[in-house]
Formats: sequence, C-alpha cells, structure tokens
Amino acid sequence: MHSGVVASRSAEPRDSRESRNGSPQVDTVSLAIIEQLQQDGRRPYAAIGKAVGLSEAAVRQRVQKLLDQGVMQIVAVTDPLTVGFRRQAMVGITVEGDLDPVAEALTAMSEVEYVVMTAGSFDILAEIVCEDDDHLLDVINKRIRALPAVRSTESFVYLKLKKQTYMWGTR
Amino acid sequence: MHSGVVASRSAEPRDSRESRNGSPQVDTVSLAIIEQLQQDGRRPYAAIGKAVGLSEAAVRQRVQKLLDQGVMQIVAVTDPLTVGFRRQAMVGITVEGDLDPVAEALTAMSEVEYVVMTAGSFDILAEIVCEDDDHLLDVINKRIRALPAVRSTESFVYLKLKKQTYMWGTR
DNA sequence: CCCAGAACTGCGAAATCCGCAAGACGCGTA
DNA sequence: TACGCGTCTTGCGGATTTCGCAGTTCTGGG
Repeated sequence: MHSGVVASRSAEPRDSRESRNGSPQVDTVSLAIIEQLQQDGRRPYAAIGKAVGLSEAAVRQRVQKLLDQGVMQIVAVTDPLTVGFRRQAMVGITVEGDLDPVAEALTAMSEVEYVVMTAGSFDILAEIVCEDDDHLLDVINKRIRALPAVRSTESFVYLKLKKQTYMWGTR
Repeated sequence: MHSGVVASRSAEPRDSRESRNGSPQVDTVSLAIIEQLQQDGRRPYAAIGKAVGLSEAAVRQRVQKLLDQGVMQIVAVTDPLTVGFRRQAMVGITVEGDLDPVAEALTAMSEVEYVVMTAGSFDILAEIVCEDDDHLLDVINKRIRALPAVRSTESFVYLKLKKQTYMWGTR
C-alpha cells in the first residue's frame, strides 16, 4: 500500500461509463479532471492529482488521452468583439433533406466557429466570425445560401457578448 | 542592446490600439500571444515569447494581465453531450423594453453558459446546459419565461455538436 | 490458472514557472 | 529641452512542474 489516498477510490467501480448515453470512455475520474481544467486550464498535474486522488503521472496520462481523443481541448477563449475586430453572427438554417452534407460544408468554412444540429424551427445553428460586414455578407449570402440543400437562413448579428463560461461540470 | 529579437518590434508603433473599435488595451503583440494560446492553452511562456519576439517574463506578465482583465481565459472545453450527461439548447428571446435586466438575469443562472445580445428577430440568444429534459423545461418555462420583460422565447434543443473551434486569430 | 494489456505509482533529470530588482522607453509637464 | 513618472522589459536564481522511464497492480480473456 502506498500513499493511502488511493484506497478510497479502489472501492468504487473503476469505469462507471455513463449509463444514459452512447459516448465513449469518460469515467468519473476523468470527469473530475476536466472540471479542474475548466476552472484553470493551466493548473499543474500534481494539484489536479491531489484533488481527484491520483498521482501526477496518472493525471498527465489521462489528460493526454482526453486531448488525443478529442474529448476536450485546452485553449484560450476570448470575445472576438472585445478583442477588437471582426463581425459575429449566429445563423439559423433550415435544410431540405439530409443535414449532414450541409453541416459538413459549414464545418469546412474557416469563418464558421460553431456548428450544431438542432430540433426546432432551425435545423442547424452556425456561429460566424468575420472581418467586417462585407465579409459577413459574403459568407452568408454567397456561400451558405448557395449550398443546394439550404432552404432558408436567418441571421442574428452579435451586438454584445454578456456571458461565456465553460463550467457545466461545477455547480 | 540585448538579444536582437527586440529590435524589429521597436520599429512598429507600440500600442496600435485597433482603429475600428472601442475596446481596451489589446495591442498586436498580445493578439499574437492569444493566437498562440488558442492553439495550445498550455504552451510554455518561453515558446510563446520566441514566437512573438518577447522575453519569457514579458509574456508571463501580459498573459496574467489579459487573464485579470477578463480579455481571455484559459480553460478546458468539451462537448457536454459527448461527455455524457445533460441536455443542451439555444433559446432565442424577445424582450419588451430594456435588454439589460433580462441579460443580467440570464447571466446569473448557472445553467446558462452563453448570453449574447443580437440584432434580428431575437433580442437575446442564450445557451443552456441542463441535467435532463425536466431540468431544461424548468429553466425555460419556469425561470426564463417568468422574467417580466420577456415577451416570448423559442427553443432549439441540441442534437449534435459538429464543430467547435477558437481559432479566429489564425487563418 | 496463466497471460497480455492497460492503468497507476514513484522517482531523477530537464524544463518551466515565479518573484524580484535593475534598466529602457514613452509621454506628459514645467 | 530637460525632468520625472509609470509602464514595459530584461536577466537571473530558487522553487515548482513537467517529462520519460521502469516496476507494480489490476482487469479480462483464453
């Protein structure tokens, strides 16, 4: 027996792959690690290990794997509007037939930061970040509306970002 | 004269507060630093310094200030749907009168991750992350629609997140 | 029961982070 | 123009963290 911190954890089921979904390999320990990194993406591995009951090396391994698998990413986020330039907008899109080709096309555009399929009066929501009004107009009217399966679009130009957090795990 | 890397920078105007906006203190060098951290939030300061032509300590200071000022945050981001639990939705809201009180109220809700004021048929867009359908229903129907100034809402339940990046600086 | 694979732990060595004090620079003022 | 002030930079050590590498434990399958 080593440090003693470990003992408590070995009691619970190691995996606990979440019951309610079809997502891959994210047990409760990794969840706890993610929560730590949601609070501070640069928190040292040792501190995280202490918080979740794991050794520094183990945390490092798991974080690396989560990164490789694309389950999470550690990045700097800003409000582009605050940083200075660029126009932003959310675009609601209704599609004729299969959503995937449209979603793929949107994903391929560098101006599109965020693409999500939804249930409701829009089939897809896409967030767009542009240089200026001309650029925004070009993307929406010339490139998105040009996609064959796109039936209609509606735009919401951003005026001010009021909140932006990533703390779903901690509350 | 010291390292020589500095010389090139001293040629350009130090501040270069962006012309087209009213945002505070983010010069081109800090912009470059943010770009680095958008690629990898854990990149060492020395590496960043080499990339933007600054000393390690200088980068450290600027990063700290950007963090303190709330201009950027370094965090782990995930797709909650992928991680397992929780229901997500975007809610479009139309408001009667001043938007600010409503925006404030939304910001105060822990289930609300993202609030933005927009121009278009919605006044505010809010992204919501919930435990399950009951929780989602509660937040939308009982808490958001209960706000006095809220005229109407429309919900878009997330089915699948297709893209999520933070690379507006680099393209 | 034994074996293979995966995960975790415990180190040193190397790299990084952090605080500090001194020097350089930009800018407003007398 | 000269002076003074605040900000930005730089260049160190020392403390901390990261990294790579075995050895050990745990799990599941044959």
